[in-house]
Formats: sequence, structure tokens, C-alpha cells
Amino acid sequence: MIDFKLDPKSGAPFYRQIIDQIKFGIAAGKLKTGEQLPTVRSLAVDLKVNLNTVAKAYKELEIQNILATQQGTGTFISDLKIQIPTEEKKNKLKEICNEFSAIAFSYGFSIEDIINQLQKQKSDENNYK
Amino acid sequence: MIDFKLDPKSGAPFYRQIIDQIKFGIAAGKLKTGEQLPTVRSLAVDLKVNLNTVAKAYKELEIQNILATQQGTGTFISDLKIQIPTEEKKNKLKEICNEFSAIAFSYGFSIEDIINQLQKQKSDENNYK
DNA sequence: ACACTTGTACTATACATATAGTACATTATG
DNA sequence: CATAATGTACTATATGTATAGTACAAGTGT
Repeated sequence: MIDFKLDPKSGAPFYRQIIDQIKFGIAAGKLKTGEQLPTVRSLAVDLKVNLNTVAKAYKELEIQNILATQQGTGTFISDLKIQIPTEEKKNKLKEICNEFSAIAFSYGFSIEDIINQLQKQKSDENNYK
Repeated sequence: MIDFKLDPKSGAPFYRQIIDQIKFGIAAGKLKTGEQLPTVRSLAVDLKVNLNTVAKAYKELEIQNILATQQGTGTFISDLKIQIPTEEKKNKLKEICNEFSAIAFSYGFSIEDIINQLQKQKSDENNYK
């Protein structure tokens, strides 16, 4: 389970910080398929925010098919591999990359800069194997 | 010179659409170092928005050292070549790439998927030249 | 059936953002 | 020096966003 934390100074809204931490948790392997997340209430109390703030984060992740909620039971990490249809997945990748390059671009980086950096990351990753 | 256009349905604010079109114009080679952009007034009239909306776009690009403004004269594309990535900038790139690959991971994409998509984007961009 | 736990919906409010209106400051040019 | 061109600053307003308060609905387990 993740140790959720909110930083009021970060500038990023609370609900987005929650979303990011869950996504990072999945990417880092700390959250696995089927695992239950804290309930909206318990996490809200824990983070000292309103339960709707947590619910909003969960809701957005549910729309993205990253979480599955069951009323009365809880919220769970869904099986990411079989969730998104391939065609939709391709569009999602395009969307992510567009947003990605737009942000990088605003910092003065070219697409090439990004590709080079990612390739560096990729070889780093292989070194761990 | 770019043929500026605004799409009210796009969801993106006008000033950001202007920014993006200038950035893409530079990336596509349509705008070159030293070239003068339309004045805030003329572009505002052309796009049927307030001059402050254009000014805001120019201002943001000036802060990013992409444009240089001279009161009484106009706004120009600055010399982008001398913007060598500093140490700080490199770290920023790394940071951005880390965050995005983490997000892409959570959707089930690999770094390779991202690189492939970005290379596709890059060649699309070159086709405009 | 009942109590309890879970997520959801509706409302209000404070705050930020985008755009516009208007007046001002600075520079160029004749 | 005067005028016109240019970007800038200040203000107002409408709209969207984030968060919270509270009540509701749906499922669980005894």
C-alpha cells in the first residue's frame, strides 16, 4: 500500500496529487491488480481533506479504467492489461505523447531531446535486469 | 508568416492557441530568427479577440525567451540557437521524462512505445516544412 | 430485516483563469 | 517636437475549478 501524502505548496490540486501517486504506485509495482485502495472516507480522514476530493480522484481513474469501484465494497486496481481496447489504446498513446511533447516544448526541448532522454532511460532500465 | 486561426470549440484558451501556433511555426521552420510577428493590435483584430489576449501570448513566449518585444517597434522571434540547455534544464527534461514514462506505464505502454510514437510525430512535423 | 460500510449526488463557496475595456508608457519617424 | 505606432498596466467580469458540507443510494454481513 502507498503512503499517501499531500503537499499544499506543490501547486497541484489535491485530487491530482492523489491520482499521480496511484499511477506512480502502479508503475512502480507497489500497487497490483486486484488490490484494494483505501476507502474514500479513510483516505480523506488520513489526508485531512473532504471525501469528495478523494472520490474525484478515484472517479477520474475509474473513467481511465485504472480503477474499478464497487459500492459498499471498495475501490480496486483493475486488470490493466485487458482493459483498454487496442484502437483506443493507440489513441491514448498519441494523446499522452502530444501532451508530453507540448509540455517539453514549453521548456524549450525538441522532440529529439525527449527521444534521446527516453532512450537513455531505456538503457538504464535494461541495466537493472 | 503564419496564418493564425482560433477554434472556439477546441477547449484550449485563445492565448494558448496563439502560443502553440507560434511554437509550431518555429518548429516547422515557418518562423525564423529575427522575423517580426503581427502587432498585438493587428493580430487581435484579425482573430477578433482583445489585444490583451494576444499580448498575453506574446508575454508568455517572451518569458520563455522565444520572443523578444520592443515597445514602439514590435515583437520578434529571438535567436533560439543561443538557448543552450543548462544543467538545470537537463534535470528538468529528465524529470518530465520520468513522470511521463510513469504515466505511460500505468496505461501499459513501454518506453519503446512512447519513443515510436514520438518519432512518428517528429516525421509528421517535418512534412510541413 | 437491520445496521453498517461503501461510493455517489447535490449544493455552496472560495479561488483561479480567460477575456475584454480602457487608459497609459515607450519608441519610431517625419 | 508632434504624432502615430507599438507594447503595457489596471480594472472588471464571466466562467471554470477545487474543495467542502451534507444527504442519499447501494451493497455487505449478521
